[in-house]
Amino acid sequence: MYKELAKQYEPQIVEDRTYKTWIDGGYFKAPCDPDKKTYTIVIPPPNITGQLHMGHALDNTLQDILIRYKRMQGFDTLWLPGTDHASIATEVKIVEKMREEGITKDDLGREGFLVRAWDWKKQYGGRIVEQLKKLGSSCDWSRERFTMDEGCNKAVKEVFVRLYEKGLIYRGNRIINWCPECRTTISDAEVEYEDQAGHFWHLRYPFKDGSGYIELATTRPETMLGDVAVAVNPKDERYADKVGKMLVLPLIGREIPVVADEYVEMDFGTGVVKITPAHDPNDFEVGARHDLPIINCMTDDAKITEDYPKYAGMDRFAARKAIVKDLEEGGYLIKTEDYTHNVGTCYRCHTTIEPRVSLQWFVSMKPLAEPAIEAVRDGTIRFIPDRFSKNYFHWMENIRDWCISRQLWWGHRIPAWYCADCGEITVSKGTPDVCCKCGSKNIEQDPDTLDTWFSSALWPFSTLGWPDNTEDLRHYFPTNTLVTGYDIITFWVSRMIFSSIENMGKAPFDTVLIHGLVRDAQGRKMSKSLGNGIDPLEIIATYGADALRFTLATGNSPGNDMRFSNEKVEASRNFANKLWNAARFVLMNLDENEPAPHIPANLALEDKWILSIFNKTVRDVTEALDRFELGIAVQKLYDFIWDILCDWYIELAKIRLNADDEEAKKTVRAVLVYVMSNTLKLLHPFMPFITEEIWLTLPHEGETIMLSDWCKYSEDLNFAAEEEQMNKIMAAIKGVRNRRAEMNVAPSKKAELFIATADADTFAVGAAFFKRLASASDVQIAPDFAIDGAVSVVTDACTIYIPMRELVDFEAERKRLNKELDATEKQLAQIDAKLSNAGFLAKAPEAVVEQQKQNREKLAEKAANIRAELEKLN
RNA sequence: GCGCGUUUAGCUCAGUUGGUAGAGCACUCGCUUGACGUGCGAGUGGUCAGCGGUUCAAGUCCGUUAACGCGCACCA
Repeated sequence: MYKELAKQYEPQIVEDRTYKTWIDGGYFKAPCDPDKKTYTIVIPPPNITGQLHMGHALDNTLQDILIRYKRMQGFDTLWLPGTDHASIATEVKIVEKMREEGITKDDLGREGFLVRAWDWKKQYGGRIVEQLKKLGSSCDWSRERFTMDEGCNKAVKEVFVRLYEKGLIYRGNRIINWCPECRTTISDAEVEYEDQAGHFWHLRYPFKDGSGYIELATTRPETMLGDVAVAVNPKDERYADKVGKMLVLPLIGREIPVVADEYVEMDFGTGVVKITPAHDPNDFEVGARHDLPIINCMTDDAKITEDYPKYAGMDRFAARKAIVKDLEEGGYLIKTEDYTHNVGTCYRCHTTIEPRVSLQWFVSMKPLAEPAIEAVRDGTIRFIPDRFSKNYFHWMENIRDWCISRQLWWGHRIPAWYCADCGEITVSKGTPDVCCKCGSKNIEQDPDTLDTWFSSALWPFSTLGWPDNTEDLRHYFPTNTLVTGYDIITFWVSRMIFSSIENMGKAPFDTVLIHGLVRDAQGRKMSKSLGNGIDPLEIIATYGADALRFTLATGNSPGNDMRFSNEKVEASRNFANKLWNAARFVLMNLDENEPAPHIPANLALEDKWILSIFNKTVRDVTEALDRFELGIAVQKLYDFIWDILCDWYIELAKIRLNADDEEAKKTVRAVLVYVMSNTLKLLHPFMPFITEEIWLTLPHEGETIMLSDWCKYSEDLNFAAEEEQMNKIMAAIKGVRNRRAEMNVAPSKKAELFIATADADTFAVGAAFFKRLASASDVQIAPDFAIDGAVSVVTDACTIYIPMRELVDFEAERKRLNKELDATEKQLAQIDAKLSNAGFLAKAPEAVVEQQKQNREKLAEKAANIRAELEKLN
């Protein structure tokens, strides 16, 4: 006896249990079978500090859909999971927690801090992994990795040493982006620019010789402490005679020259720029060109240094106020304008970045970027949608060297040792005992760590075992699809591409599937500060993981943002419930020894019809998935399940199920089982839990739907004639329902139907359908009827009379028919215009012309039928 | 400044290589229909942002304008 299902689907009691059976069954584990074609995805590793948010939910839903689809198609499928150590984010969190306990990093020291950090990782690092499981993610957890595990560390050191030896990693004194809050460098990619209201202070710098002054303007007066020159454009005649003269820096008294440099725009401000090489990237370059000194006036937490006693220890913004006040009092301030300018901020803490000159490690990007650009240009790697390749090119073609050293403790420590005796740098994979040049034992490792993204950049191969030549690496690399949001193309995707080409000689993946942001119902970005974030785990608890996944997949087109609302999840939940109840219907009709899914003999018209449509759905869904149009795929399934299967086929199936013909019952049960169980397969990647639950309850072969075979399109199931026949019947049924609804006739009030048609065979087969679906008490079919006082329904295939004398308003009938005739003739005229257009006949594809001709036939039939009917009414 | 995206029903969005505009939600009317009221049936609602072009044919391709949004680069 088949299991009685609850009236409503309850995800809460199904999901955890089902996930456990998948884990216990080892179904997620990639077999590493050398004879099979592989399909590999590496997860964008979430930060260990993170909690699952909607962005993760979307990203991982898309990956799981692809992975489950490919797994069912028979690929040796690996979805490799893991987490990112997220150096800044994690260190900031740990330091915050320490602050609450009144401890500083210095109190603990490096070793002590790292012990704490690893403890923290142990405690919280697994949290997001557990949350991914709630979503149904079919990752191979046996291969789970961490960007700072031993293997990743080995890969990081290997790459660092290789690039250093090739001269592609170097150490240099350059101007970098400094975050005074995080007290570390950050890369160009990590700077976020935002418009800020500020001021434009016009200052006068007097000439040393007393010959007046030069006027300039600045948005950052506090940096004047580090001014070493004033620059004008060499073509600027206004200042031609001033170039080379000396100025006296106000408040400080330092003597600085006027230099000429192309960098200065003549028509901006006064055409004069003060030059502060230590605190501005452009000034740094000007300074280098003119051999100017670099005077740093700030500490690493952006306070004025001891060199300027009056301002020493003041924060840069306090110093700004004080200096402006002093300039004003000294008569150096000409005027102050309001001014909005773009200020660089730290992407983590949004503190204003302080450009700063310091000794850091860099990756030389130009040589690495070139082949990485080429890989996308020649199609080795494809972005979906394609437009993101433009962003990628733009970024890569204008790339500057990548600052990779961070003044943090949580991360991969830079494998470089400095010799206190000879100053040589020893870069080594192992831990060296002596200086590589002089042999001195007096060496010390660089205290800095590497940018988090340095290790993430190696993720597609470090996770497979590189630099060791492992079986996994040989088998699963290169990976196939990378799924991620457009916001980290520059941070991560581009760096994986060049790292992989450089170290593996191959692109890391062939396709980058880009998705957008999940926004709130009003279209705002979900953020902590707005408090408008929706917790995916709460959605899962309320509506189920399948409903969440379905919502995220539905209407999601690559690269576009989407809005999330509870209404949408409710619609998805309702869909799950609809499916559940369709399954209940199938199950309650099954025989005790129901055979496994198969296509029975003696198919009825409606059986062939649904098999034909199902077959097309298989094709459409498969093609959509292959094109990464997951939103379209899921829409096709929704329509098939709700409209075709539930609204029509199940209703039609009831006719035979409620009758006494045992053979017919057997057939319809088999079709139901076949269509239901195969539809579940198509839906499984999107809604894994409910499909498994139902599939296992139905007759099935195999232990899990996860490992069942994906459906294939079959020409044998293409029943075009039956589809056409069903279309005629369905149009007639809809017409009758429509008429009855217009007349407010209750479904319980049955009426006899007289179907006048030249196609008696078709309607004879469908006669029972009208009883079931169009409230017919009986159906008569003949070429023509002369019914007195009936309502009529006209289609292109028939005219149906509903004898409802008491309800008929002949005047209204005439009006309605005339209206319908007008509409039909209008359509007819449109088609005729086309068909009489020589250009159309000559140039349109034959199939299109044929289609139009067929449509014309149908419309003409319908018009004729309406005219005949009007004739009768007169 | 350069580049990109969006603009389709009241709302949120789909719309495959051009071939008679779709869904969900909302709304209106009707329904204890032996799977499901998280449901069933029927319906209202659209000069596909504007203009121009290519084409036999444009929501779809090209150009242009506008509004909104995003990215990159910035003039101190």
